[in-house]
Amino acid sequence: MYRTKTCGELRLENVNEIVTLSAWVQRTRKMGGMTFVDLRDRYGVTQLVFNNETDAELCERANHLGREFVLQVTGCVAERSAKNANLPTGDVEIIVSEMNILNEAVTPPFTIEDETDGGDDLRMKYRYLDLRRACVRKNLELRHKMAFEVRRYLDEQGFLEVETPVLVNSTPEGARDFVVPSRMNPGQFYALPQSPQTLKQLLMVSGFDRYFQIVKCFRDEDLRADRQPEFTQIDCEMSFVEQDDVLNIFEGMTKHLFRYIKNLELPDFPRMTWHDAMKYYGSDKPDTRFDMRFVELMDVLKGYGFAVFDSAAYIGGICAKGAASYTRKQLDALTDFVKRPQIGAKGMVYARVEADGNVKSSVDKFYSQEVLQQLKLAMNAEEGDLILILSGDDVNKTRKQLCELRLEMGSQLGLRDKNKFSCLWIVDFPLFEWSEEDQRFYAMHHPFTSPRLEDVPLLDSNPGAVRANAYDMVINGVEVGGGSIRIHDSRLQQKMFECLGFTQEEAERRFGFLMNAFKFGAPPHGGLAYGLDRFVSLFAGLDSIRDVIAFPKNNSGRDVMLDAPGIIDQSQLDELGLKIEVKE
RNA sequence: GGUGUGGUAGUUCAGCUGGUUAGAAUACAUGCCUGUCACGCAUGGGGUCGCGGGUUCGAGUCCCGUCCAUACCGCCA
Repeated sequence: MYRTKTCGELRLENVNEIVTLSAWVQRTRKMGGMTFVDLRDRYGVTQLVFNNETDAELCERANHLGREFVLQVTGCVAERSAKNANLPTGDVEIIVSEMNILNEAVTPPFTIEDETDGGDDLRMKYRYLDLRRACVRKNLELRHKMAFEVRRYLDEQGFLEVETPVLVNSTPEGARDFVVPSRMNPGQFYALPQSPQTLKQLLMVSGFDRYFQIVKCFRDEDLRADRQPEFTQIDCEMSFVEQDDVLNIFEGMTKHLFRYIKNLELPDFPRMTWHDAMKYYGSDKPDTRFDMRFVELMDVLKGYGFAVFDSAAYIGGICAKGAASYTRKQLDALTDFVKRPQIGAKGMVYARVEADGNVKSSVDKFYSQEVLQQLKLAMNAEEGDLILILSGDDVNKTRKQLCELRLEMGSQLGLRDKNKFSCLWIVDFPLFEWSEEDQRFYAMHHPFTSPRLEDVPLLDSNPGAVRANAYDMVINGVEVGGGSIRIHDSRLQQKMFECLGFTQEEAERRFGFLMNAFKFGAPPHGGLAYGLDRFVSLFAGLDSIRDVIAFPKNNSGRDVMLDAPGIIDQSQLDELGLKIEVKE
């Protein structure tokens, strides 16, 4: 038997037991006649002791153990004379009587410690070593627990987990597909699913009623810290439901996770319309851990001769509580922040509310104290507050810039505590989004999203104003999930495709299978999908989803450990009937 | 596709306005040390300064190109 105990479980009550452990050498400490070895597995660390006086030969062997050697040791559990309160097993140690080196190890390229000396690149190349570190392992343990609780909750609610295929068809619109050539059908390609969207809708037609799946999805787009080419969704669909039914079930699931994983009882989630989210936060995923809502200032500040504001299509401000003490240097830095090309504001106007109630602004020469007092009133600002104002000729753009500024101020003022959670639903998304580039409408969510019934007449007259039965769950400014009530009527679906500029033939070719299925008695249905990776990283308090994925890809979509993607043999290409032509 | 930041010892980094033999910490090896747990002390090995070109008497340092990494913008229904 390789082991009778793990490295995390021995305590004072085990003293005098003879145990066998098998695990890795974390570190050795030679004290001359005595040697200590920290033995590590995924359960913890246990100290081994070797004494030169008791067994000189064994102690000598222990002196030559390297980091990450795999050992099997047998010995007696003893109470330590010098205990270590930082370790759960710190009261005991093992006086080793037998040691078997199961495997030697070369020195790892970085130290296997929570505070490792390795950079990200190196850690990813040797991810299997990185995963030995407790702080990384913890993230995967959390992920397991969350996925487990999701399954438990959904099972309790009568959901059935059904697997859908990974080799499917390419879909127009949406993200780029990853494609897979078919050997048996030369010249043809499968695509990996961006989501099992249409398949889960077909399961509703089949009468499965409540479906879920924890499933890999694939999108061939450029990556970010919170975006991987393959990622995991908690994908759900329900029949005979209205929007409120879906929101209630999944608000319940989120509360369940917070209750059983974080031991937190959450209040009911507020619901905010997309329109309000854009108006007050400049984002469809507002971070509501702090307020600092936008206040529109067109009426207050326009028409006093300050050309920038007088010509603006939008003037908006935020009020940073207690930040009037910001120095000129800090304000200049903020101005530089919003002027960075990624944000692209032309400048920033600020106003401090001083201790005597007077307002001192960077544009005092244009505005009387009387007007500035109106500004203070409009912003609901008090003594000691700082008002920051942006303007521009494009309402949406300026709001987006103000959103970045708001988040930055939230961070600077310590209002974005990772241990605090603020959840809400964003509802009433627009059905369509206009693309200037292509001069056409695109589905904001996806083409199967149902318009709100009262807005259906607008489909012809004013598509941009049609609201969708679509919703997102947002936590701390992260979109963790989203979904919609779907169209279940093949004629309405046909209409939708028309609005999106599909010809009848195109719609038939791409989605004929779905519209055909709808003719056979499709139930009203809807659902949503969560991004599991984002959800876990949110719970772990991490900004990057890479840390909660066992083997993630890097910024350019490479797996640096496997060195994938790679080239394939000519024989494989021949079999597939493919010829590679490298573009200049 | 674009912008910013970075690339120097196994690793993390310092290296100023260009100037002798490129440093520190850590890791590694050896020795000393009987209660350490980030042990301590001593000694030692370890470098094509990402790559290519240019400026210069002289380049880790300046310029151009390129590759890689990373954050963001575009993109991601």
